[in-house]
Amino acid sequence: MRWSKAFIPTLREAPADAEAISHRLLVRGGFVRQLAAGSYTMLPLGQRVRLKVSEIIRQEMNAIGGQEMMLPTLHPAEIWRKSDRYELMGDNLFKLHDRKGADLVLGMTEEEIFAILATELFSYRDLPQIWYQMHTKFRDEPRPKSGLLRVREFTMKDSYTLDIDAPGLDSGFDKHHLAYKRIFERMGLDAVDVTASSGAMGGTESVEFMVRSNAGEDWIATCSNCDYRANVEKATTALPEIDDGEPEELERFSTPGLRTIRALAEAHSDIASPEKQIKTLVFVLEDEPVLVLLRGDHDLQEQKLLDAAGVGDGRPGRPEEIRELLGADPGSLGAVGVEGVKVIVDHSLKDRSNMTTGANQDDWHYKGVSVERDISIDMWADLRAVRDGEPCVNCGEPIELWKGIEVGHIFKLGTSYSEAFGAFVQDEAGDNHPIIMGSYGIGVERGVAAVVEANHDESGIVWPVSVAPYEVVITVLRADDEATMSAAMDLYSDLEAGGLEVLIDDRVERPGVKFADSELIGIPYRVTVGPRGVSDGVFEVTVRRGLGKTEVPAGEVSALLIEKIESARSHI
RNA sequence: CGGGCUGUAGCGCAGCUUGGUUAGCGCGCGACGUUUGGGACGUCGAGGUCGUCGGUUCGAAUCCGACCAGCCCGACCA
Repeated sequence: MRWSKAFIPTLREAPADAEAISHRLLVRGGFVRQLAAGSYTMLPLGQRVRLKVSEIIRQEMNAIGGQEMMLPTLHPAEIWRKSDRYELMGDNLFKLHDRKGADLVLGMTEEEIFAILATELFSYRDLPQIWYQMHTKFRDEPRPKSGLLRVREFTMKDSYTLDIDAPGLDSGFDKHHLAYKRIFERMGLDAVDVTASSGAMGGTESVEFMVRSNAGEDWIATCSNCDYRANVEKATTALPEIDDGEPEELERFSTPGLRTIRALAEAHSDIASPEKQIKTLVFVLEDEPVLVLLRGDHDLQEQKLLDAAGVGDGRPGRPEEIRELLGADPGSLGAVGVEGVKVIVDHSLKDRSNMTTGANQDDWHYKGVSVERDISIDMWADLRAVRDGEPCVNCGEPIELWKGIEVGHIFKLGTSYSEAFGAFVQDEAGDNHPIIMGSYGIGVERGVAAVVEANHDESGIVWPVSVAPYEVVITVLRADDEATMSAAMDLYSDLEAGGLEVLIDDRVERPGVKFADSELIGIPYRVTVGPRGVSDGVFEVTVRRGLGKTEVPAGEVSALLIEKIESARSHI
């Protein structure tokens, strides 16, 4: 491709509202343009990268036996009501009406439609199946942000495994796990697989693939020593045991004006240090108020609460709700003697005694609380948010918390969708079983952005060869000089004949502009062809990663680059 | 949805407090000339419903109101 004919609108300055590095570089490099919040055009360079990422995904999905399809994105709302996700997905689901007034939705993932297709499977002999598509998904994000990282319209590769039994599901899941590792590795991403919450997708088990980045929105806990790693929505740590001494009598005591853990701890340091207190939170889980109990010095991890309670939606109770429920204001709450309200308690309170907690009367607390003796507990659960540096549950070494971008997520779904849509198959004995599904997603454009987050320097993007929009750029320093241009075109022909993807910068521009642009758009290899080099018979080859330069005899350049790029391709 | 901020040329910004006639600057863009191994220089030029609607006023980019859009921080996801 001749740069002079290409649409590569590079910008010297990034738009003021672009913050994430990938956002700034993709806009400046002329890869994408924003149309509206969370809605992006892929310009020619961006589209080339996107297609390369898609192709890597496609190859790896096909390699595990995936069959590609394409499903509609416009769905009758009925289908989503049938799976109960019409309500569950809430405002994230784009909802619209057709001219007849019928309710429609734009798909945000497609478990429902694949389950409907699966009703055409009748026998265990038809299983397993791996089905996938790469298609546009719509999510009415409350807050699109960070360029391509969080948008309202994007391409997702979504695949689904269909099996007769749990071992089959495990096998399909494991295949995807490995395929995903290969996909991200080929894209040049160091993606860490972590155990995660399944959230609104439902199901039993899920693994996320996280790329370390400050632009990420998830916190991941990894052990500094062993291979323990988990999303903070799932992560646990080992806590030292606390010796509470002999259990004493439950006793109310006056605590005028003390409304916070800290204030109580300071006023009664002998009995109420934070780890000796019970923190009582009121949460409303799908309209049902519950009490959530944690150690005073611990914080709630909300997703853990939702998962433990098996609900999709929850919020902190409002002050008036809390007063009505318990008769006191936040700061004086407790679960001692509370009946008729579900009480969910964090594991860290197990076997604890001589604790302090609110008495459900303003300005009064209890001391001498033995958790199991004095509180009517409905459920024990892991509810607390882990903190950086706490001991790993496996080996005791400190864990590290870091931010990551979720580039892929795989779920063991189970049978809820097949049951909802009647996808049953018969086993050998002739008995009917709901098909067991797994669901597996990769956000294509987010993957592109993640590659940039992980591969850039001060000058711009540093694409891995596998996803680079072009593999080589020929920078012609004097495109208006006939001899120089002619030598450059000869090289261009040789490289193209060698099967490389080449961009030739034939613009009549100053050298500095061309160097800067080629670095900004991140082409892995650059050959500089100028009058000096042409007369000396030597071209300069620059490797984008590190910007190391070598002088290469003109006649050897094409062979050298073909060898380097073919080798890079075969390594992935 | 709660909190904060911003809308003036393709990009980055000034002008608004204290209303006044042709709305400015840098980059970018077009023409010509000189230049050409790291974002050149000169001359000339094109490009703006000042987010939208309404109000106040003799007069609004500027004051007031509503709305819209975008960004950032929090609760959600590939």
